[in-house]
Amino acid sequence: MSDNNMFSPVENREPLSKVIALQIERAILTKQFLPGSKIPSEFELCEQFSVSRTSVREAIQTLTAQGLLTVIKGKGIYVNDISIESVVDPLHKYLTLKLEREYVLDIVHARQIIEPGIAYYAALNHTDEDLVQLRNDIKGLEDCEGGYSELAKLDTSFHMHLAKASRNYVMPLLLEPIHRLNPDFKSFVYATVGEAKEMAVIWHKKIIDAVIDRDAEKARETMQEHLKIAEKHAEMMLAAANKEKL
Amino acid sequence: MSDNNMFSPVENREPLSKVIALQIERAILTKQFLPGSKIPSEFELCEQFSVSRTSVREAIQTLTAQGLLTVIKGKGIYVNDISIESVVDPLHKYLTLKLEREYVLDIVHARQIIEPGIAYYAALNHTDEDLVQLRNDIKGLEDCEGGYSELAKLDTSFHMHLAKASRNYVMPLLLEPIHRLNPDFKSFVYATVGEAKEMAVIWHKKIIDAVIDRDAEKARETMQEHLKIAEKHAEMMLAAANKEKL
DNA sequence: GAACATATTGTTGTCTGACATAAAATTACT
DNA sequence: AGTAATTTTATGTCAGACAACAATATGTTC
Repeated sequence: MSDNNMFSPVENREPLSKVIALQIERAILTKQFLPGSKIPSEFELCEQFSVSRTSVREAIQTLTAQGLLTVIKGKGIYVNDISIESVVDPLHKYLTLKLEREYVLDIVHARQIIEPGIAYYAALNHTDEDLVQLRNDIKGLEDCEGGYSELAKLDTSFHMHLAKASRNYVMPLLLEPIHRLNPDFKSFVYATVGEAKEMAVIWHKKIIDAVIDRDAEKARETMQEHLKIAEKHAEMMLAAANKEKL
Repeated sequence: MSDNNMFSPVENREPLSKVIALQIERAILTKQFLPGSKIPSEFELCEQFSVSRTSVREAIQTLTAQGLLTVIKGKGIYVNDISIESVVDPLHKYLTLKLEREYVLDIVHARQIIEPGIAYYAALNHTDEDLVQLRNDIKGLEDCEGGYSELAKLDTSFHMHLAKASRNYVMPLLLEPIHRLNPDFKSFVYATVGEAKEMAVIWHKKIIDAVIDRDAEKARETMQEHLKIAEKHAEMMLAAANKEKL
């Protein structure tokens, strides 16, 4: 590849829009543009970068897709306070695209691997505020008069709050896509398994008791048993669904 | 909201580019467009959607930013085989922006939550083939003459294979972003902590022994201890890195 | 002077047409 | 047949225009 030319070939220039997107991203990541604030309008950016509006707009489009910006028609372009959506969404997309066959049981099994550990550390690291939220979730589940999807949502909420209580900043990001992978699946469980709600309340209470006692081992074991039952419920649901098909 | 108008007001229309992007995304997620394949050119998409090239291009831009498409000038638009990068990138961005401090320790803590569970189920569900791979990884680490990054890679390989051995199809997908998040971090550990390699070999062996015995509890506990040490090493590495800065 | 309706301005969304540039396909020439 | 030149196809960028929305300024009425 080495040659004796005096001049090296002009580097394969990146598209302008990419270059611009990168510069704006830098400005955001280095906090020259603060979350919530408005950044210069498209026209001003055109002038600053000396490019056409097309290129600026495509750059903005890119950053919007990455969750860094929000564009409001007629108002302007604003820097987002980066949300967990920007992480959860890609992971969710990744999982749906990567998982081929029926994955209902895989999800339960994944939870069996992850969530006992979460319960363990939630018992050790939780705050009073966490307890308030967890108690709220249980009470909501207990009092819930709504439909099955409502029940499913409250159930999920408990597990997500527990992940938050573990005081690990990465776990909620991993757990949410997993719970989000089945918007309907849990509802079906509640619909087909009569005892599901009562069991959920009972076990969630057992878990929170262990957490309150800061008994990490017990919290883990309880969660493990809880998810063993969840697995059984999932199997019952699948069996019922199959029977219905025939 | 009910009114007696004959016509309901035109719904607050989403930007065309968003609508188009969503439709193409659907087509990809439902595998009407397969990874690696070429999708219709901008002009053809214009016709199919009956919109201008501008709108199509902005939609493409969005999907490219999300990692679903790759555009090659003069050739066309191709569907990506969605890569782990599209997950790691947002995760990395989120953590750097959200957590003020180093997130190295958060990663280790997340592993402490996840990986003991993986070891537990790997002990129960592994096959002979898994054992071959795991032994290979350990041997590779032991014999490794290469640099620190080589060591780090072999170390990671062991943990990924263990996740695979758990026979859960979701776990490797979740674990990979975490391990991928620090291509350099582990290398630094090996570089700054002298005993790191020997310790890794010793503990990996302990873990695989428990796995071979199908002693799930022991496998979990061993992994827990292993990651406690990993945490210590990470702290040492951070301390060394800070000292160097001063 | 205050309240409301109207006009103006600034901003993003979309369209059209044009040319530049890269890659692939075709044609022409040896 | 093999290679070089040309044409075609496709993306990248530009410019100008108008529509749609939001905020501001202006004017009118009481």
